[in-house]
Amino acid sequence: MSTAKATLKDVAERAGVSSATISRALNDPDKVAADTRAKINAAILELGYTPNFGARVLASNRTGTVGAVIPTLSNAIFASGVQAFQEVLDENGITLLIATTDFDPEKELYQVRQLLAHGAAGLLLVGADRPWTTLDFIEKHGVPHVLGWCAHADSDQTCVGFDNAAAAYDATQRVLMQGHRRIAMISGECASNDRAQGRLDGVRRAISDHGRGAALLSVTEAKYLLQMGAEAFVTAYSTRPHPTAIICGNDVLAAGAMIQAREMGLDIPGDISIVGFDDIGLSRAVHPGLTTFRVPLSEMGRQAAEQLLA
Amino acid sequence: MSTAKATLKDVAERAGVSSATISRALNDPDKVAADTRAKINAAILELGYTPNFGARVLASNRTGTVGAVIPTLSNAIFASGVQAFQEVLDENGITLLIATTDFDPEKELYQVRQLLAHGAAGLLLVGADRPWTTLDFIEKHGVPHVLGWCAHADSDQTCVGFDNAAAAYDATQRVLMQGHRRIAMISGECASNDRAQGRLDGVRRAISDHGRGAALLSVTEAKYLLQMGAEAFVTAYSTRPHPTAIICGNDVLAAGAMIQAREMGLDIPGDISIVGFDDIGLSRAVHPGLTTFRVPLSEMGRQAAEQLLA
DNA sequence: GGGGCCAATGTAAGCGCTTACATTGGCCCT
DNA sequence: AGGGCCAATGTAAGCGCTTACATTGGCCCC
Repeated sequence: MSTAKATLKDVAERAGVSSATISRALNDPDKVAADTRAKINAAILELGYTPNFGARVLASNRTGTVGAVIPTLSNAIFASGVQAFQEVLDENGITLLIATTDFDPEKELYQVRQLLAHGAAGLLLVGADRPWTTLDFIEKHGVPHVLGWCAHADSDQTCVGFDNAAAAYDATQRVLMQGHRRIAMISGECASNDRAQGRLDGVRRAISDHGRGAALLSVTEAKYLLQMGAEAFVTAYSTRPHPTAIICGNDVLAAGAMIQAREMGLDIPGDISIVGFDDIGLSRAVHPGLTTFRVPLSEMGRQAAEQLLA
Repeated sequence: MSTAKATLKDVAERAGVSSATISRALNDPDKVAADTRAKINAAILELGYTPNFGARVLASNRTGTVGAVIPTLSNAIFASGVQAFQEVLDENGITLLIATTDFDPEKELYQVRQLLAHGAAGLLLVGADRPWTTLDFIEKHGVPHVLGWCAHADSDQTCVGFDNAAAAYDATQRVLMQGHRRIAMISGECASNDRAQGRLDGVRRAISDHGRGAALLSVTEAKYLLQMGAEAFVTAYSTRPHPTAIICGNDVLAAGAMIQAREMGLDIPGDISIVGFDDIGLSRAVHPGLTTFRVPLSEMGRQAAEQLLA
């Protein structure tokens, strides 16, 4: 191990060519004769040379990174999407920067700044619901971006994902078709979360479209935590007469609700049906009473990356 | 929006000071008089100036990024740890680069290269089991690294996590104490996965230490997929006499096994007990027959980041 | 055989920032 | 009043790479 890190110039001397040729051999091998390339590779190996990232970025104005700003990785609905996203980027030699917001719009702007300051050449954001300042900032930087986990037709922005409202509408129709009329919903927090809002809207609309005595008895908002799902269940179930079905805005709330239902000695789905969204892909393992709606996350991450690469 | 991006020099002219002062105002505000700072901030705002990442890295030789190379984000055991890791980095103004390996050691080396080439000033890796070439490469670069999701005392490397073998040992003891004697294990794939190997070892040791007729009837390795867990269950259960308890190396396998057990009309835990590790934190939602052992992931991610910052 | 062409390589000018070192001028002390 | 000191700012030398442009020389063709 030499004292100082080897530079392009060192390699150039060692290989007996100019630094430009080395650079070309690295970035566009076809432009260099095969035997020169061999000499260069040998020299690189002997010197343990690694190109200097900063210099490369400065000179070429390309970082080869894109960023993703998501609420949290602890939630599989985001983690799985990001995973697929990363895979596609990787296939294209691009590296992923990640930052999380914990659902805070202000923090999102902060993280967007961070990532752009770190040279992200593109951005993946979650949902379409954010202060205009954030998008303004991104556009001022001329950085392409795609919005994942959502589907908006009414905007010129690139969205990938699915329509939460439509999915919830369908889910609710199925519940109604099973004969349920007294329905309650445990929703994720809708403020700054257009996915949760969309699902709630879908449920509402399906029930009012159906008519015939169908009623949404209550809507309880809860944070994305098992414990909160359990607490929300108590509230949601407490109306008289009881609901016969409880639709949960996401998997975690559904799981929490189920735990609580059992704790209260209720039979699922005898006394109460619990419906969730299969955000995390493990719902099949949960008590079979749970009806869920699967969500195409990898597909989405994949598409997001492809959009961004274009 | 001007045609070309503003540079330090532009800001300097606008504010009527030298570029060095601007740089100082940005990186070390205390070194600049308050009123100059005000002028500078105004100029920056008017020009919409953002420092050039490459130039900054080149000149200062600091990127402000660290990297994490993990098998996959789709698995909550990794995603949650990375989440905590990212949070701590973020508090310290550091940005996270992520790359995934899909459990392939060669791909890990490739990703390590990628991240170092992208200026990662530190690395988080998973487990202690890898070709020496990878570590050699990292050390040659003088980049600090920590190994997460493991606990090795027999090495000079920084490890954070917990002792899988010990946890599995304890878990198995509990199973034995419940009276089970005929035990089977569904393990994750042990090749290049010291976590799975550790858990298997722990189970083995606990059973042989116990004696008194306790036996490990079979060990079935399976990929980290629900479906594989289900298939493995068929094999694991097929011995005569049947096992009374099946210990699963992770949550997903346990969930798959449970699905299959129900499919086969078996009662849990009447006919068969299924034991898992609570990698993903949702196990409580699964049928209460599942015994699990919780794993401190955030704690681990947190520690990993703190180690790396030091 | 000479001119033209093209592939391979060299030359050198930046890219925009950080920072060691130099300079300035105000203030305090004797 | 002169000297010394220090905070605030300026000067300018790189950091290591990419790339437009210049140069070279071999080969082919008429």
